[in-house]
Amino acid sequence: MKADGRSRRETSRPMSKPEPVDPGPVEVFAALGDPTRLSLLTKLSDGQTRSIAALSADTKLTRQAVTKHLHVLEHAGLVKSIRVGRESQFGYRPGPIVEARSYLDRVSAQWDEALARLKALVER
Amino acid sequence: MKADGRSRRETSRPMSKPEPVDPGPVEVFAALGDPTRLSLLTKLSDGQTRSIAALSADTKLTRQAVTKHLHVLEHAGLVKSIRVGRESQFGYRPGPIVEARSYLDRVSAQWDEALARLKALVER
DNA sequence: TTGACAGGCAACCTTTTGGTTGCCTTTTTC
DNA sequence: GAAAAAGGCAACCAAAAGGTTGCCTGTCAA
Repeated sequence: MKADGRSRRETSRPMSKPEPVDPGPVEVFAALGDPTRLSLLTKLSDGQTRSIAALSADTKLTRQAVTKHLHVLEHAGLVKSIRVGRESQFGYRPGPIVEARSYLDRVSAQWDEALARLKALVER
Repeated sequence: MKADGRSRRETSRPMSKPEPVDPGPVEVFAALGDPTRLSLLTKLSDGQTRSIAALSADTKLTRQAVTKHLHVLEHAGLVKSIRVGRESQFGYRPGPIVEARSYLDRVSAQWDEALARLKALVER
């Protein structure tokens, strides 16, 4: 049932921006788990904003295929798009990557602790 | 082009274990991009090794479903299994997570550099 | 030695995913 | 104002993913 995620909390804030609120790590990892999308993202992470046509240029895929991938990335909050004139410019959004990284950090940390405990136990 | 990553090195070792050689970040991210698998992995990252039955216990899924997920994780190098007696024990393998993290680090780094350059340019 | 427990294997099913083609709308540009 | 460039939308398709059931093989314990 997915738990609204915007119901409680933020009671004080003046109801300002909707702010896509990047989804959990699972969706982010899923979005990264495709070669096309990963390369699109790393390309965009250079800070430059690009049109769909530009991004489709160097893949063998159709423009529509690329479009779909971009939407997946956008849904995961990894990328944002704004329509400017006749083209929509896609740009990198750092948030989810940072979160994903810290998620992995926590996993690693748990592992390291476990190792440390084991070591301590053995050396005792 | 990806650079084998296991070609040189180990020339001296007597052709011992194939050593799964964890696959690229894409496969790792794909493996993490599923709620069941992510929770299996975080569970295992406490360093304890668990049987399939034990891991299936607290999910609503079938044992076989869990088995499949474990194999996906194993293929991605995130987990290893050894058969002990009548049960196979699954354990965490830290390598790929570390790699994945450093991949995200590089993406973040590229983004940060881009930002810095932009800032420098503007403030000039 | 006979259950019961743990797991492998395979067939099968449904939904999702990744991709395509075709066509229509909106901006540019000449 | 008409052609071209950029995209959106929708239908459609094949393959992969996620899951289930059924059955067979080892292994442990009584």
